[in-house]
Formats: sequence, structure tokens, C-alpha cells
Amino acid sequence: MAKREEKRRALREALVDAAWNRIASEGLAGLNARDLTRDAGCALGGIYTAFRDLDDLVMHANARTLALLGDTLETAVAGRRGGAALHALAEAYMGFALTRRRLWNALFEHPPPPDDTAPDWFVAGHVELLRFVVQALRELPLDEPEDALEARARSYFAAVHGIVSISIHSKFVGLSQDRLAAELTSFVRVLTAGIAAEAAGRTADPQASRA
Amino acid sequence: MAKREEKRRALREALVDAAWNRIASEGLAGLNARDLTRDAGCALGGIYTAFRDLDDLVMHANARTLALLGDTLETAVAGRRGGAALHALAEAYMGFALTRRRLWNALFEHPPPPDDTAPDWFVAGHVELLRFVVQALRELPLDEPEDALEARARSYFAAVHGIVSISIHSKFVGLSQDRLAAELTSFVRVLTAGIAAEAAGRTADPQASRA
DNA sequence: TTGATAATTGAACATCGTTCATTTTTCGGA
DNA sequence: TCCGAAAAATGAACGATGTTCAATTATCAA
Repeated sequence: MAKREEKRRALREALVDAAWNRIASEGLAGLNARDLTRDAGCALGGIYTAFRDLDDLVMHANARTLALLGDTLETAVAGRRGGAALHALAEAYMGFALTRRRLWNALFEHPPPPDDTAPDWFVAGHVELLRFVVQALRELPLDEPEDALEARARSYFAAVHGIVSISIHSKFVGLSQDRLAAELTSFVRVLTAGIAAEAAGRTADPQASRA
Repeated sequence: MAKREEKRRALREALVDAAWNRIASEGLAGLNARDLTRDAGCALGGIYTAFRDLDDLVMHANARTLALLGDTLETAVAGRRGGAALHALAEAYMGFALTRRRLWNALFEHPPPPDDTAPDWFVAGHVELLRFVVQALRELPLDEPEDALEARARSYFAAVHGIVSISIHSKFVGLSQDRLAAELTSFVRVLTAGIAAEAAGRTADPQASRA
């Protein structure tokens, strides 16, 4: 019986659970080491035997949120293709941000590590999300190589994120939920129309630059 | 001679100067009350006679950044109209984010006040920026009332911000500067093409819904 | 069972933003 | 010009924070 590893994993899980729940209920700001360890049922120093530091622990909690977001997007996009898939993804992303607001916020509020690079396993979670967008773009008339398609997917994902993000943070000028949904619909519609128009332009005038 | 007000204004200005400079050189994370007051040449408690608290002071420093960003965008957009203006705005926004990265970051890293509402004078600064986008959109074939145009402007601004933001924070998957610029160009081009295509659709089929 | 090794603990530490009693400065009226 | 009041400036002290570390406890291989 490998009691060592088992306890270690149990402690890590308890801490991530506690952190995730506290972020969900109080937000990232209402998270401190003492309440956390009390929730998890370990000593204050326990954090540092299980994780590098508190930021590392928060990253793992965020990874759980990222996975949940992935499931949400996967469900939303199921059976849809192309533009319909993009619409479904945008709406689902908005829905997730609104219903799981504090968890979603923590994904971006949390300060990046000093060297500004995230662990590979965290980046991978984000790439996973982009795959849905890449697949949808593949079903549109986009004459681009694979890597350019991934860059496009990143951009469109980031664009939708930006729209949702600035709207939800009324820190700047926010929109109501209905208006936000309408804006997202309009946005995706314009985007797909633009893609179709450029594709039509290419077939009509094959010599035109594709810069 | 109103020495009181004069000293008060001087102190406030010295503190905002110090905060702004520290944010510019060290980032928002490298900002603490003690270094700040030493830079500004006042006592630790001085912050709280001049401002409500440190967050309030940071907001004022951010307002200065916002004004600088406004000037940058205004210069970039000067003499350009419609799609060209949008391209210029996106490029200028990217340039600002890259060259004034820490100041620009502070605009969004800084946690919003608990009630999630920013002071009016701060919101006004953001609305100011949107005016450039609204004006550019007015010069495109967008059959929308004024308030819808403003919502569109917010969305497109937010979209560009999202693209730039996620790209710069390599926390997720970042792009090189050249690729980012190319992505922005492509994005604005698709957007304007989409707007034009929808306008063409309207004139060809005036009964179509505009939902 | 035992010695070595790893994990756990929580008091102590350094640092942070903020407060407040004290001191200094400012100002209108005598 | 002087004086009492009121405002502002000061910096030691406070409470809360994340992190460390010497002491304690638990685990494992022989």
C-alpha cells in the first residue's frame, strides 16, 4: 500500500476542491490561505507541501474550470457545423461566463506567473477549446493552411471573449444580457458573411491577393 | 492665496505621477504604498489625505493612460475614413499595447471596485475612445440607429482588444507581433467585407429580416 | 522493531494596505 | 500681527496577508 502518494493526492484534491468552491462562491479576491486550509482540513503549511505556492494551487483550480468550460462548449457544438457551430460556441461561451461568472473571471483575473508563461498542461487546456473553433472554421470556405486556421480560431475566440468580457465587466460600459446576446449573434453573422464574401471574391477573381 | 488647495493638487499630482511612472517601469504588481510615497516625497499616510485609497489612486493613473491611448488613436485615425479608419485604429491599439505594455495592462489587471462600477469620469474616458470607432462605422454601409451603432462599436473594440490581449498574454497561446498584426488586418478585412455583404443583401432583398 | 526519510504542523516572519493619535500647517477674524 | 480653530501631514502601530521553518508526526524499507 502506497499510503504516501495516496495521502498526497487526497490532500491536493481537497485543496483544489476547497479553492474551486471558494472561487465559485466568493470570487478570486475572497480567497486566502487560512480559510482555504481550514476548508480543506489541513494545516496552513499544507499548501506548500502539496503545491509550489498559492498561485500554483489557483492554477489547478482554474484548470478544473477550463475543463468544465470545454465540456460546456463540446455539448453546445454537438451536431452543428460551420456558421451554426460558431453561433452555438459564442452563445455557450457567453452562457458559461454569465452562469459561472466568478469561476470564469478567475481564469483571467489571476495574475500570470512572473515569466509570463503558463505550464504546458494549462496551455493544453486552452488549445483544447480552440479545437472546436478550428473544426467549425474548417467547414467554412476558408482557403487557409492548417496553422493559419489555428491562428484564425485563436483570433475569433479571443474576439468573442473580448466582447463578452468587456460587456460583463461594467467597469467599462456594459450591455444587458439580451443586448450582449444580440451583439454576439450579429458579430458571428458579420464574420461568416465576410468569410463567404471573400471566398466569393476569390473564385470570381483568382488572381487577387490573399494577403 | 489658496495655499490649501494648491498643495492638495500638487500632492495629488505628485502621487499620480509616481504611480504612473512606477506602473510604467515595474507594472501594477510592483507598486506598493511605501515606495510610492517615497517617490512622491510625502508620508505614508499622505495617500489617504489625497485619495480614498490606493485603488482610487491607481484609477487616476489609469485615467492618464486612457487619455494617452485616446491621443494615440486620434492621431492614427486622422484623415482616414470607414474601413481604413478601422484598420488604423486596430493597428494603433496593438501598437499602444505593445509599446506601453505595462501601462496598458494596468487598465485591465486592476481589480474593479467591489460594486463593479467605475466612476463616471473613468467610464467617460472609455466612451471617448469608442467615438472613433462609431465614426468609422458611420462611414460604412451599416443601416443601424445610433444606439445600435454604439453597441457595435463597443463590440468591435472589445473584439480587437480581445485579440490583442490574448495574444500578448502568452499565458495562453500567444502570437508573434507580425502574426498578430496580420491577424488584426485579416480580422478587420473580414469584418468590413461582412458588413458590405450584408448591406448588399439588404438592397437586393429589402424584405429580409435584419434581426 | 528500528532507523531513516518524508510529510505535517502551526508559530513566527516579512510585507502589505490602512488607520489614527499626534504634530504641523493654514486661515479668517480680532 | 496674532490667535484659536480647522485642516492636513506625519509615521508608528494594526490587522491581514502569503510564506518559511524548526519541531513533531507519520511512513517506509530493512
